Amino acid sequence: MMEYNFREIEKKWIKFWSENKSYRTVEDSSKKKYYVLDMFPYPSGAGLHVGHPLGYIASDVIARYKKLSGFNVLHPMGYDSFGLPAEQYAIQTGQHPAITTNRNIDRYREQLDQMGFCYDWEREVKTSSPKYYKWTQWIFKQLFNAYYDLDSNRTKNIDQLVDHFEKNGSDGIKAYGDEHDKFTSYEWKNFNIEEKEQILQCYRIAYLSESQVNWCPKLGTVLANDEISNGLSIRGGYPVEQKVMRQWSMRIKAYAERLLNDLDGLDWTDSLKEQQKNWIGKSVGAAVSFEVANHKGEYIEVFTTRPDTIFGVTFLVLAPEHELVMKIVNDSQSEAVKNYVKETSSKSERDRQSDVKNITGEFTGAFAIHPFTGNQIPIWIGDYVLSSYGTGAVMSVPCGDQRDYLFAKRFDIDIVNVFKDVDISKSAYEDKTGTIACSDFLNDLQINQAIKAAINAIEQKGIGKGKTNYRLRDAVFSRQRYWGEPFPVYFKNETPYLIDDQNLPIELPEVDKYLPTEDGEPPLARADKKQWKHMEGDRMDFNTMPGWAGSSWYFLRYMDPHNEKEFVSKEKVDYWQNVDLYIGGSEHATGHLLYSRFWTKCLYDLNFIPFNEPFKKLINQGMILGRSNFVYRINGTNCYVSKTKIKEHDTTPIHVDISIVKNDILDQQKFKEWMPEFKDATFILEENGDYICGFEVEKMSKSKYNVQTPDELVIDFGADTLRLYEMFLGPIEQSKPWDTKGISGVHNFLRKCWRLYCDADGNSILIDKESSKESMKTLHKAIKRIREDLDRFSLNTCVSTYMIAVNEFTDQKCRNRDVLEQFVILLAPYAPHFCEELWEKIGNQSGTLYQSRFPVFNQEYLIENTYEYPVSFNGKMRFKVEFPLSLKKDELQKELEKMDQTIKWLDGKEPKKVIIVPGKIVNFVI
RNA sequence: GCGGAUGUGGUGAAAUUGGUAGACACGCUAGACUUAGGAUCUAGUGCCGAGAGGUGUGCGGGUUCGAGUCCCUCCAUCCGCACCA
Repeated sequence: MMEYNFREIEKKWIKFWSENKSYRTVEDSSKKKYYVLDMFPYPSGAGLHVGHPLGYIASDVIARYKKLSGFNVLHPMGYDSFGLPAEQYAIQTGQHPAITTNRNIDRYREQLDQMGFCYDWEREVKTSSPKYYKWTQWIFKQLFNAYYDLDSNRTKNIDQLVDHFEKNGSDGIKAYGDEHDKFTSYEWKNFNIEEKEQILQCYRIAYLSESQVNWCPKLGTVLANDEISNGLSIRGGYPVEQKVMRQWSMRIKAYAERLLNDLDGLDWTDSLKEQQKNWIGKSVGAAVSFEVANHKGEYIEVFTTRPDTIFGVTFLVLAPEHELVMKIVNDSQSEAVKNYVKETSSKSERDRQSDVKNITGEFTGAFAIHPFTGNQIPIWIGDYVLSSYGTGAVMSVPCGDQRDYLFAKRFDIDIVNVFKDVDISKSAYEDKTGTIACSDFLNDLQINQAIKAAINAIEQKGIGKGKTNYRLRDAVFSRQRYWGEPFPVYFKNETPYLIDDQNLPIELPEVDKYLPTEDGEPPLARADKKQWKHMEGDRMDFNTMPGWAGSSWYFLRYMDPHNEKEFVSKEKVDYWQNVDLYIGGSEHATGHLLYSRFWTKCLYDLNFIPFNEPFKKLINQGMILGRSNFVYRINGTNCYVSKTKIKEHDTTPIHVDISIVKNDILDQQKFKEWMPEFKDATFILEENGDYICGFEVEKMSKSKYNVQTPDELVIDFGADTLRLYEMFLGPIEQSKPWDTKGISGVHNFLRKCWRLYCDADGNSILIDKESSKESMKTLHKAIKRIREDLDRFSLNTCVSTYMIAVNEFTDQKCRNRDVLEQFVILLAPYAPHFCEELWEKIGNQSGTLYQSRFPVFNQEYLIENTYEYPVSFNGKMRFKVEFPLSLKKDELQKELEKMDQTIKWLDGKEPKKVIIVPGKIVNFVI
């Protein structure tokens, strides 16, 4: 019997597509473009699991739908191939990370190929390839050579700033940057090159700065927050401390306002925009300086969003790292303060923010002078104040801020209430409505007026000014690692210089080990003159770029991946423009998505690209969770109890590999062979001899033996089934557990669909005869729903629609070519191999399916004359009755009131009201 | 802690603007068929109840003729938090 033979069919079409270069994309100005992009993967050693393709299938369905709708579709794929795991593996084995990376990429490619994606593989990019990172380095150079002009609010070439310095010195500078001493034009001209560079570093978009890192002396490396747990490195368990290091940074803060405002024009989910807004963290308030008593000329600057509560300030708190701490501490407190600072340095920022129950702090012994009352107020340090946010110091208003309130209570500091008729005996009053009291000139003002009045007074007194603050920090842009892009930079007298374009790319040098040097320099410091293909100055830059460097602009390279003269040609970027649909995980909400927006704005300002936002529409696909299986071992034995009987025993659940479990029933023989310790296992079984396993939904991971790879499913059911099934699981943006149980349902659907077209010998059974009304209705109902659902990316409901249509066609015994041929095109985005095969079988030329057009919906086939009204009493549906749709409201009511059913439910009462929505519902209110 | 998301049958879910809750599948129960299959077909399947009927979208309130959908309160789970990518 010739059933639906997916193995042969899929093999045949994958070969056909590859031989005919079916998915090659060329620029074609006669067609409208559509750019669908997946977030490219990091090729890990474990290969793809079933969670990865979820987004890829979704984007592939949309790409194919858009092709069939007449668009010229750009749908590329590549690899974000720099990363820590490959480096870690290299450290352990001594093998070059490029080797493992390429091996992993090959594996990914094999897995991707079997899924039937329509990627144009000629456009593949790999961030770790020198041909690619040459241009990452080139972009870095543009950012090094750029500054942010506050007059025009855009990125400009640094030469324009240099021009200004030559003409006017530092006078009248309108550029975003760090503070530096004033200088005249004459002085500028006499600065030597290093002095000039020091000034320019205050303005460059890519600049060197001192920033704090998690330093692990024992490992000799900097660690990411997630490599640390409780102040110890996860690898090895060594202590980690905070250390200041000279690092490359990106002046993303200059773009904060634009990054915030431009969110409005993007078709992203509100939650994603909300996350970015939060990350940017705009707050409006004032900067105020407090003089330190008995330390002439020392001021503590704080930022506050509530200047209206300035009379409620009863103490100041500095971050323990604040530069003034050791200057102002008095002798008797010195020891305690030093200890506290040391204690803090072992805590991560997250720990400091999370731990609100443990209020800690230390008095410095110093006092500040309140600028309005002249009172002396104590200066404390506390780890809830972070040096990286604002000025690293806060004015504490215990009556108006809960953290300050708790701090004051804990250390017995005065609390002054500045709110009229508000009780603060239990907690602070954080509302922004109310009236101010006990505050001299602010008395009786509403809070929002008081904020303005306070800022006014602060400015008049010359102790501060109104200010907008952003939580967003400049982004650290270097890593003390090996497996990343080298900087196109060399140093002379520790001053950075760019390397000429003609010498790019600066390739990663060979090193003997992928570890830091003995004196704590990054791995690249191990390379000598011979190992660097190009070397200048005293030394090359030993840092490498972070993971987000390559991923911040890769969507541009796909447009012109082989261009050796430019990162992308003007012509191509003008045609493809920005990404129309971007699909990827929500974990990138604030990292990758913010950084690419930032780089896009820079490149736009510098006239390299014609748009200032990279991704017009964005969908976050949810995570697919694993479904783990368990066996239950009776404690102290090697005997395992089936799930329904665990209550009778004292047991421990043990993860068991899901590959030896089918529908929660354990393969007992395979279990015994699985690991030596189970060789002599005994079982307590169900009456029918089955061993039933327990299950739990968890993240997919090797250690839980719950990883499901697409490979085995493709072998068992085929790629088309897997594609349909992953979409069928639920809404794309929701996370959901993986469960193979349901897969036979969609597989059966394809088989059932196949039987509509072919007889047992695999020959077409379609006939050219006018279709029945019912079949046309089924088809057009499906066209309407599929189009609507695809347009709103409701990809799961499409699958149900296909199933309903096939069920109805089967019931109708439909054999008509005109209906079923349309249906093949309708299904093609989801099941490409299957549909190409049927397309050919029913008499079309091989591989021409994608030259046809997506079916068009015709309302005529769906017109109905009658409607089955649900009739409700007090909102509860009681019965249904069919009426012509032409029936007017009052006629309908009259007809209904005559009916026995109505009389029964009215129960002799007169309805108070009858609601009739024609074509929808009837409701009697009794 | 801050921020975001999600809670509907035994399971995955559907219900696009407030209008028949549970479409479509999985699983399960019973039956038919027989080249004994991961096949196909038929009927049933939210819960309680023999039935009439009652009840039901995480909990508790509210708005409405009518709430899974809107508003308020609470609870639970998951994700992110700046060197994982």
